[in-house]
Amino acid sequence: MTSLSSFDQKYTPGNIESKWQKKWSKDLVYKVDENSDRKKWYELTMFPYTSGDIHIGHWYAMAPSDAHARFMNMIGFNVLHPMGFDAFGLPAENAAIKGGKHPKSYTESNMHNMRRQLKSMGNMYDWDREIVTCSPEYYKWNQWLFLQLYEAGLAYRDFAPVNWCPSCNTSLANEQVLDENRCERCETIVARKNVNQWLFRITKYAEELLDFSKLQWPEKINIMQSNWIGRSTGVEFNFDISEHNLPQETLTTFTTRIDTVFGVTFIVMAPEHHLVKSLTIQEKIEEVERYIEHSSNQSELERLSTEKEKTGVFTGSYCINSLTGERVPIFIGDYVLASYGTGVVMGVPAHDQRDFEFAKKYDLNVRVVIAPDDWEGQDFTEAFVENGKQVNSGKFDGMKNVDAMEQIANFVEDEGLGNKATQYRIRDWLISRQRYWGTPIPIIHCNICGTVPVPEKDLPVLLPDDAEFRPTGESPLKLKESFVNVDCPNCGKSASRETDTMDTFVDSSWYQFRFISPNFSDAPFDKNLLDIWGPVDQYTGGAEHAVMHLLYARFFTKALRDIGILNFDEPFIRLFNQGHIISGAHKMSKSRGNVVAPDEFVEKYGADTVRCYLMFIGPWSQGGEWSDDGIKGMWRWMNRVWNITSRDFSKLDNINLSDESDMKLVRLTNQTIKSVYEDLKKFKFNTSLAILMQFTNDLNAIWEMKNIKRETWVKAIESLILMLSPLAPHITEEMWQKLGNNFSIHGQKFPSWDEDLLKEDLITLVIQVNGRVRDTMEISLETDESEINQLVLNSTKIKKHTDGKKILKTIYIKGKLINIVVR
RNA sequence: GCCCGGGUGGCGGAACGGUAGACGCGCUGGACUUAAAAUCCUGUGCCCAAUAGGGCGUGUGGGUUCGAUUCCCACCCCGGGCACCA
Repeated sequence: MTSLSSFDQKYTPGNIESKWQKKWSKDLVYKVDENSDRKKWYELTMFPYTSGDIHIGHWYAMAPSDAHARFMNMIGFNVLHPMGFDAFGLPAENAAIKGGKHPKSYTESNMHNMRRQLKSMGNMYDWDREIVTCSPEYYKWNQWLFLQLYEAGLAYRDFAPVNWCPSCNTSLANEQVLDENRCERCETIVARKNVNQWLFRITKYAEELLDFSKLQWPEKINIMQSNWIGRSTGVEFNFDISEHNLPQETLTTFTTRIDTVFGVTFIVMAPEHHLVKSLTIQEKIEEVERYIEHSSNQSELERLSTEKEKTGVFTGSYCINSLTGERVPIFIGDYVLASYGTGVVMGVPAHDQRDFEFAKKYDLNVRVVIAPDDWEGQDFTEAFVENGKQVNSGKFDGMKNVDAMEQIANFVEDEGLGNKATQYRIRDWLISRQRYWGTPIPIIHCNICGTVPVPEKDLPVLLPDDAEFRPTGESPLKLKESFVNVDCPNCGKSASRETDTMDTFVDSSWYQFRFISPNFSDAPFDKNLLDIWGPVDQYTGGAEHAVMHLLYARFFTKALRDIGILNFDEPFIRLFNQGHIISGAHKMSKSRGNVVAPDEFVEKYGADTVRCYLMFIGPWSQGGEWSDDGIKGMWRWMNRVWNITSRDFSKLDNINLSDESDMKLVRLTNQTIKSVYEDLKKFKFNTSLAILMQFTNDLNAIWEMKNIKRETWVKAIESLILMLSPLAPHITEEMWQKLGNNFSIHGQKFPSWDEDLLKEDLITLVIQVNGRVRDTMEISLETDESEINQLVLNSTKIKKHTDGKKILKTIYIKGKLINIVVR
């Protein structure tokens, strides 16, 4: 314990922070030890897109997760907490088209700046592990993994109508189309377009993706994913169309309400259904074709109008409901989607609101088959969709519809009229992008051999550097003959290369595994190391990725497991979603002019203050509002911590020692350590900091008394610094050294506490009369209840409220409170 | 419309069913200073009161309980997600 008068100087974060950052880097303080015998902890933050700037939102995502990772390290885990860049994607290419800057150099200079900014945060990243998704070393494995999926039948090509963003000039996956059919990137309204597309068969995993039992994720995300996958169980029921002499004798519908099958009065097919033409009678052809034309030409805006009328056209044909023997008219209508279920629905107007509206418009029969409790045979004014009793349903009459549901389904199966079935809303993941700045899909199209995978030895298929970027939005790869023209690896004849590139979400579906062996050149990851580190123990990031990145990464993990290249089921065991940082009650945006630039504040107050302020604003999960005034409070506290640590501790020697005060400080230190430990573990940074602030306030008061042992004081101060070190790594490193300890504080253990030293010998007993606080009293925990009763009833403050009243009962909660009920 | 969150001082926010408002911002007053800034000390939910004290208070209305910000029911408002999915 050295004398500290020598560092009684001002806190200058600028010097301190750059000094320690250099030292940490030089001494490899954050180098991950792969041979440690400590338990592993892989904590990952969603890596940033190379937009060019680390803004306050990035800080808000990364500073707290770094603090948590550091904390896990301090409590004994061997921590992997890497960082890299999501470096492919459209903005770089758009910059190329606009400004003539190549996407590669654009991205590289952005990364250069972002790396500098990230380093200024002082995070525990091991930069030797950095991964950059646009580097050939990375995307080679994207291509390799694509080929594995292709071989396993999980990647396929299809010609189908897809979401097309006219502004981005590319197709999009369903997940990437937002509310009101807007593009996830640019919010332009997407169109439908028929294109040849590559897809990943995520639907094969629909059922398994609904199983969240191995995950500790926020319920909200699980619900969002469940909704997106959209499982519904029901029956595929066949209507007889044998009278039309077509190759198939039945028309299959999907319904979740087989209990209403006796109420079918019409059938509606999607306009795109392949049987529409053959089922349309001569006289109706013109009208039907006009309708098909109309619905395909409808603008997206029209289709979106909320109260859109249900429309359709009669095909002139009928089918037979084999359960009733009835002939039922077949319509086409655009409220039926070709892509869901069988593309055909049975119309039950009495029990489905859409069918009801359709029936009213086209004057179709409404037959009640589920009766409401008080129903007396009157007509419905809207569909009745609740539960009731079966009527007009043959031998099922009188049953509760929920019971009849199962029985009719069984009956249908027994009679060979259909089968129970499960449908999912989720579609296969469309990964083709008609753009340059992404991973080339490693496929060659040969006129003779067809679709030929690029042989593994030829990977990576490199993006040509000298592509031409035209403002027309055409893919530069299409125009690049030296890229397109290639010999077929199979027959050697001239063939053409696939020019689509992959969705950048492919890159981020497995990057978490690449971090485990970022420079491994034999495979996407070193399996031995993956066995040690995988999967990610704690993932943190925004909830906006619920049905995109997070779902894709789960799919990838399961697919790679089945292919046999990894052996667990989920990529991210625990997930924490941080909230958003806002400014002036609004989301930050350049157009609003309310963007907070972290660099500015780092320069003014230092990274430690910015980190801690962000963590102090409120619960991390809820986000919070940035305040230029608020951060001043954190700056003041940081200085108070500096000052209290910088004092000359020898002033505590040879003075009037009070054992009681000393014991109080011991207790306070122990209590503080326990509380901070528990809060940090749970990401409750705001309350951790509040407790530490309270601790420094108390320490300041204690210092004034100077009646404690020097060693007790030093223990308290060192505990303070250690507890603060994951949150504010620089100032605490400086303090640690100034206190005479060895480099580095970031190799130290989190201070421990002794349960026996937590207990207060006196507690404040709250005294209530009729549930209202009237007095308090310092008592020993050992005082027995009858004695307390005496004390309480003798209190003058209490007497005021009990005199002349009858005491009905007293409730005593040990060590806390006593409540006297009077009347 | 359906499914999640969330409504607490002037503000950000704390509170295992047990003293509501910890901690911080802002503001009062004071110290230091020629002065300002910075820093330190003091007070700070609202109303009445000089103080003591009393009353009222966690979106609204009910309920359970000795006791409710916390649990239950109904409703209102805000944020997010989904929305012709048969």
